[in-house]
Formats: sequence, structure tokens, C-alpha cells
Amino acid sequence: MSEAAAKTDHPLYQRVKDHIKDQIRAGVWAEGGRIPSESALMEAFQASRMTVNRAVRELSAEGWLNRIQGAGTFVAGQKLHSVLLEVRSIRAEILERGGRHTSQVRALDSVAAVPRLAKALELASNTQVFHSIILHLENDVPVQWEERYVNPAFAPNYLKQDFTRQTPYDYLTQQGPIEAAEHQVEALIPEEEVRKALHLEAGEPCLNLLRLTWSGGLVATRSHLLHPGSRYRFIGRQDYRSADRPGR
Amino acid sequence: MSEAAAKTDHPLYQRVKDHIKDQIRAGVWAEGGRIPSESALMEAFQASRMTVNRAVRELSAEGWLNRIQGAGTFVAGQKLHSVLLEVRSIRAEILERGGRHTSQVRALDSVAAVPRLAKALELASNTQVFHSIILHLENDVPVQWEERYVNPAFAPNYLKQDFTRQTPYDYLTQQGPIEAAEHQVEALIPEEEVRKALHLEAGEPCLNLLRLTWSGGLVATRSHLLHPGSRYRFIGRQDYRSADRPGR
DNA sequence: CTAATCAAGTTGTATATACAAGTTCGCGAA
DNA sequence: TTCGCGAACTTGTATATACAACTTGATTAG
Repeated sequence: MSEAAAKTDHPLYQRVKDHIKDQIRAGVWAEGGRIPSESALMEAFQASRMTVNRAVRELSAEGWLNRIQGAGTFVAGQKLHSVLLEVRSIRAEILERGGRHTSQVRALDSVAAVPRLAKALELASNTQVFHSIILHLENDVPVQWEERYVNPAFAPNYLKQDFTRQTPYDYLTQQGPIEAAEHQVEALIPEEEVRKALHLEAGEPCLNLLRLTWSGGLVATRSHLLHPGSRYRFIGRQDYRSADRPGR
Repeated sequence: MSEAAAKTDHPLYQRVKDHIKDQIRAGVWAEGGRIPSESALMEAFQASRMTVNRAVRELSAEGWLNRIQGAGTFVAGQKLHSVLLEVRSIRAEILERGGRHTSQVRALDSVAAVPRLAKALELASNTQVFHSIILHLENDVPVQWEERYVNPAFAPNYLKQDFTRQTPYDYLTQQGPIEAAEHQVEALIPEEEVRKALHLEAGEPCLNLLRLTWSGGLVATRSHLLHPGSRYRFIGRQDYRSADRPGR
């Protein structure tokens, strides 16, 4: 009873989508293989082409299918090897779990960019760039060491800000919208200064999130976010049963 | 010249989408605010409702807008704090960059699940579970220590496989499709056995990816993937300018 | 045999129309 | 004043139709 009821109270385009996904999951329509054309699906479901087209187009956008104009619609590769991990803002994370977020400004100055940094920011070597070190605490426990280099062309007034009241991230996103970002996660043993600030034992490892951000057509900032390896994790969860798939 | 040309050779629904995104990015239509109704957009673009509807519906699916039937369409929250990081399969990654992937089977046996593991796999304590340790090498350099616990109910023949020819991941996904997965990334100092296998100096940190996978309605496997912190990174890149946005 | 051409099939986009379903707000009845 | 109802507006779904753009395979002319 619930079977038929569930079918009929879903919109038609959704039932077409579900059917196609079922066929793929069951292996009836194999990876790389061609699925029935829109006109065939129209016939099978007694639906109009617009309805079938919507179903197939949405599945294509969700990564289940690839469409080639003139040729047909094909089952996309599974891409199950790639996994998306969510990295949240430390401040949002703390506030969300009801914690109190505070921060200490450990440095806020201008430095000459070493060649490697200059290259990352797409500036000439030894150009002066802004530099800040902020220690983030959750209920007075240090959880993140944020070291950041900022392109002065992007945020000329960076050094005049009070970063105990607003995080550099929040300030920078006000200057201009993020256009692109690149992230790397690595494990490392922190330097002595960081180790002490994060209240780590000697030899305790850190999770380092390196982030490069583009805005206004230029590299806006490079940041290193160091977290105690024993007290901090990045966590992600995915559900392959639901409508969307990770890829694409 | 290219401006006008670029406009007119894009399909109409795409131009509507671009316009809406521009208004949002420029802050003209503020977060949480209501955007013009479909009929207003029809008027503005001299387009049919189906075309406008497609544009708005797609932007809603991409996370830019929230729609409430009967009430209107609203600009979604920015969610710029959350970032998606791609974690790829070690084998796919090695093959893609032209490397040679080999693996050594260091253990393949059955063990009694300690309480914590049993709980993770949703089994009774001391139930026998399959266990494997595989060392993955890229051009004979060790890059990943894979330790895995497998629910025997999911893959009864796990112990009979030759994991030098096929990775456990590939074998397990043949047994049944992944329905859900949970990941954690942490930094840690490996035990002596792992340290030696990965050719690490004493005190060198590891990136540990902990993965829990569901299939067939049960917890199929838990795996620990340990990577040398100094030789391995997870990298992700995002482009906020393009059509898709990370969040929901 | 080869190369150009064409017909058939497939997807991409766009319109006009219709009705269903949900929200909001104002007006009128109690 | 308050409650309920309904009009107006909004989004959700579905159809029929049309033409454009592209691919593929067969046919035909050289």
C-alpha cells in the first residue's frame, strides 16, 4: 500500500529520476552505457518530453549521467573514490556548539615577502605584505593558531583592525567576495612558539590547514591554521542514498 | 564587444541565472532578502515563465536561493565558512599522476572486536571480524598504511582475496554499493611498526584518515589510512565564480 | 575505395498554457 | 475586537509544440 501510495504522491519527474537511479544502482544500466532516449522514456512513463527532460537534466547536474547532444545520455563514472570533507570556520564551529570564542592578537605587522610567499601571492619578492598571528580559544582553551599573510592591494587597512572583535576572515570577506580558494591539509610538528601557545606536549603533532584565497582577481591572502592533532579533527559525512552525489 | 557577444550567445535561462548571481554578489539582493517573483523576472527579461522558473529552480538547487511555495524566493545564507576538501583514493591518485602502485599484505586475519570497534560496527563485543593491513607504495616508496576492519556479514569471503592484485576498497565496493560514509582527519604520531613501514623518522607525524562505510543497511567496514605527514597532503580547490557552490 | 552529403535520431532551449498547492493579507461577519 | 474566509499572489508541476544544434550512420557521387 505504501509502495503504490509513495509512488503516486511523488511528482512524475521525481519518479522518472528515481527509476533511472534504481536502474543504475541495480547495474541494469551499466557505467558508461547508454540509457534510453528521452522519447523512449516518454513512452515508458507516458510523460511529456519536458518532464522527462527535466528528470534527465537534473540527474546530469547531480553527476549520475553525462549527456552528449546528438549522441545520447550515458551513465557517468562512479567516482566513489573521491570524498568530500567539510572544513568549517573555527569560530562558527565554536559558536554552534555553544562555546565561547575569544582570540588573542599575537602579531600584526608588515613583513617583506620571502620568495616562496611572494610567488604564492603573485607579488614581486621582498614586497611588503601584511602579517597577522591570531590565537583562537574556545572557553579559554587554545584551539587554533592562525598565521596569515595578506596582499596589501586587497585590504589596505588590514593593520588598523581590532582582531579581538572580528576575525581576520570576517574582515577580509567584507573587503570583497571570495572568488576561489585552495586548501591543503597536512600533519606536522609545530615550532616551539606554536607548541606553547596551543598548550601541546613536546612532539605532539598538529593538523595544518593551508588556505589560499582569491578575490578581486588577485591572491588576497594565504593562511596557516594550526590545530592540536589530539584535540581537533575534520569530520565529514556523506549519504549516497539521497538525491545528490558527491562528485562533479 | 565581447561583453555584448558573450551575453547573447549564452542561452536565456543562463543569462537570467548570471544576473541573479551578480545581484547577490554585488549585495543588491541581500542575504535573506526576497528577490523578484517569477512574473517580475519574466517582465524584466521578456522571457517565458518556464525559462525563468528553470533559472531560479537551478539556482535553488545550487544553494544560492531558497524558495517557499506561495511566499517567494529568498537569497540563501552564504555559508562561506564551510569548505569542502577532496580526499581521493590513493590508488587512483597514484595512477593518475603516472606512478606505479603496488601493495604489500602485512596482515589478513580474523580478530575479536574490542568493545569500541564492535560499537562502531554495530556488532556485539568480541564478535570475530576480519582485519587487514595493507601497505601501499608509489614507485616502491611507502605512502599509505591501510588498516581495515570488515564486517563478516558484509563480505564473507574477505580473507580469501589476494589484495596485492586488487585493493580492499575495490573488492568491497564490488560486494555492494556504498550507501553512506563518515570521515575524520586527524594528526598523530604513529606506532613503531607503522613508523618503520612508512620509513618515517622518530617523531614524524602522520595524517590519519578514519573512514566508516555503510552498505546493505549495515556498517560494512572501518578503515584507518595513515599517511606520512611530510609527504602527503589532502588538497582541494573551489571556484566560487562558477555555477556551483559548495554548500546546500 | 574515398569523400561528401543527407536523413534520422538525439539533446538543448524556449514558449504558451493550465491547474495545483501554499502563503499572505485584508475585509467582513460574529 | 477577533476570528474566519477568500482574493491575490507565489511557487510547483505537467503538457504540447517548435525549432536549433549536434552526432551518427547510410547513401551517393566522384
